[in-house]
Amino acid sequence: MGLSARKMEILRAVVTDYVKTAQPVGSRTIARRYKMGFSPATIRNEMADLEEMGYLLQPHTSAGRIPSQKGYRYYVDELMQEIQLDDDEKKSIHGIFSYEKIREVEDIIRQASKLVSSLTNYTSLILGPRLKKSAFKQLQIMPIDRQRGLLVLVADTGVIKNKVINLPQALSQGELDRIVTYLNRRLEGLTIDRITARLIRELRRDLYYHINFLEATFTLLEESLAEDESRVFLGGTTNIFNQPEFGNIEKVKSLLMLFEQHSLLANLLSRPLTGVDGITIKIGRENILEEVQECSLVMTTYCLGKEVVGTIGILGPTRMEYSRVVAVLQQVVGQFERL
Amino acid sequence: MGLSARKMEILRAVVTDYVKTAQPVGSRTIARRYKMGFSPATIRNEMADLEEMGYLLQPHTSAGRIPSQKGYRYYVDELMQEIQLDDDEKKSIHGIFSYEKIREVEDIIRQASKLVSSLTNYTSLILGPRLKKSAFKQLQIMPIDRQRGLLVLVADTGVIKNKVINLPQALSQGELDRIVTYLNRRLEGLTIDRITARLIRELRRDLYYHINFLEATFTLLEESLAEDESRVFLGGTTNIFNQPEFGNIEKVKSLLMLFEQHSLLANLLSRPLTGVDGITIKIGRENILEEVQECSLVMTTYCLGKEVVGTIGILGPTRMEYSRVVAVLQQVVGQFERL
DNA sequence: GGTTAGCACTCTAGAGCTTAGAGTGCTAAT
DNA sequence: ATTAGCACTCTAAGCTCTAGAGTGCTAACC
Repeated sequence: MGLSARKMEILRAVVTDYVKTAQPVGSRTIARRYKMGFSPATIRNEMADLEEMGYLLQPHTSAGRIPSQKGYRYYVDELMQEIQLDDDEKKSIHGIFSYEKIREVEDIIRQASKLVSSLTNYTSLILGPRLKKSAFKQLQIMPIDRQRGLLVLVADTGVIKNKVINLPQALSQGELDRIVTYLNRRLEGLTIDRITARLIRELRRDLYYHINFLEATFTLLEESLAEDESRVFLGGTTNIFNQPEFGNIEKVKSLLMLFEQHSLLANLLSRPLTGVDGITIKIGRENILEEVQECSLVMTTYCLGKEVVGTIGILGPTRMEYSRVVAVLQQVVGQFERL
Repeated sequence: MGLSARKMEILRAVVTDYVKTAQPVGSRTIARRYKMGFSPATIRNEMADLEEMGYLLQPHTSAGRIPSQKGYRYYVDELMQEIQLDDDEKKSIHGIFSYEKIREVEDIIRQASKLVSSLTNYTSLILGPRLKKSAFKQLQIMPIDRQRGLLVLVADTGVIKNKVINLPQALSQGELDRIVTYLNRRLEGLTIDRITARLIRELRRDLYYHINFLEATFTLLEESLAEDESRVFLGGTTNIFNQPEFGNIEKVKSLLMLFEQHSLLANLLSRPLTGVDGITIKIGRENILEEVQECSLVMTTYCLGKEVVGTIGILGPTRMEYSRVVAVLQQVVGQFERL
């Protein structure tokens, strides 16, 4: 779309100013504040053109302009300038990945979601880390008391998952050990999402004596994997309150209620991702969920080892500081890769 | 406080009606809706008395009356009638305690918090289950890989807590086993909050060779116990949106932000409890936290085994269905006791 | 003496009106 | 092509007005 250089500059100015002030931007403001060497009248003409082309909107006749969804899209694709985070911000991100503190991947993610939301003032959504995508490393069952054991699953990505399961009364420690050894041998190196079908088949053949116990265990494992799929970490859910466009209580309500439906959020985040630098930006109605059609979602995948195990996203109003959000995401994802 | 029977009836009617409608109640409404055999004029006189005595308030001259904090207090202490939950509701509560589903206490609590909030339409806050109050049963360390192990702590109340810890490279499996065995022997039967000081002393003496590793482990344990203290499960946090008194976005905001500060909530719930049937009701400004001074908190402790391990509370507007909330709480706590 | 009908009075919520101010689009001059 | 000037438009905010709900008081009633 061949926008003239001047139109591009004006569009950029409108977006920049509107993002900052949340007020419709008038020709006067642009002329004064962005010193582009033209009179307001000239800018008015250009803005009228931009409106006709669909990049700008006028809330009402005598108001200034605001970017349309198409306008934001153009801005994000063509006009946005890369920005650098300042050193403190970078440091705070690096801090949560520092070696001494690392125990569990989940802890990092929990912290990352907090940090990202506080750095951006939007809401962070992190999906994963998903076991399914990683390879099986080992499985252990630790007896807790007569009826229960703790099933621990370790993936090669370092993700650890554990769950209490019921053990059959009759099972001796020796038998348990044999089963565990057997399972470990059989499952080694498989990606977790392959295990389901395969395990059951093999179990039937080789371990039919303990089959009830194992199937129960397995059902549990499946459940816990399914849960795993929609595991979403949220940060800064109350940040929307700071956005003037969410002064309306109904809007806030619908968003906050959405935040409780993790399966919907997981779905939102698990859409296939394609985009420059691996970053996907969904603006307004580009999102399918009605609740976020006045929002934008900036997201990207993150890796543990070489495997993509999840998505990290930032949700804010369409009037969002896209460049800053992108910078934060890149910084965080970069750190994940270094793990 | 000698309120005449008639005044009591009228006060009860005002509370009942106001709880239902959220509108100030007029003399006319009471006469008509609660058929008490007096004319509005009589009721007006009584209401004027009740206002003077501090049980009722008038938002403005030509409005009806609403209960004052003192009015609610009197209602709760003297006028409230016990109600029965219907069978479906009882069943749904019993359901989450049914034997087959039980794996971990935490799961039950998570479910309970959801259920309680959906049954009452208020927000549920559950503190615990706290390890500290229960006795140590066993401890195990399961190696995960060369550097890490999973520390599992089991309490006699059935609460299980686990955490990934770093293991020193030099530690052999045999040594680890010996240490674990030793620890188990020494700690058996102690309540968990006694372990801290004692363990360190004894370790110093007997295990000085591995002391670094153990102290690290122990620090971790302490951290995780501290965390444990302010472990709060929330349910139905968006239910406030349904309350007309929270139409104001600022109020909603401050409450929701409070909900993110678990240590404050823990503090709110861990106040000493005394009250009829073990149920404590804090009305409006009886709560210390400013954010909940337009709210009431109904709470009670729950037990696992014989030990009190936590608190379960329901937070709603002062204009709350107290009798229903009390009934739900009693039902839930009763089930905990049966565990 | 307690109860009640009647009535003047009070107060709020909401509707309708008015106006200042911001910003536009058009025209004509540069 | 750009710009100054100006009439025009529209909103947000303040204002007034009014209907309606509910009161408190007085005087009559049982």
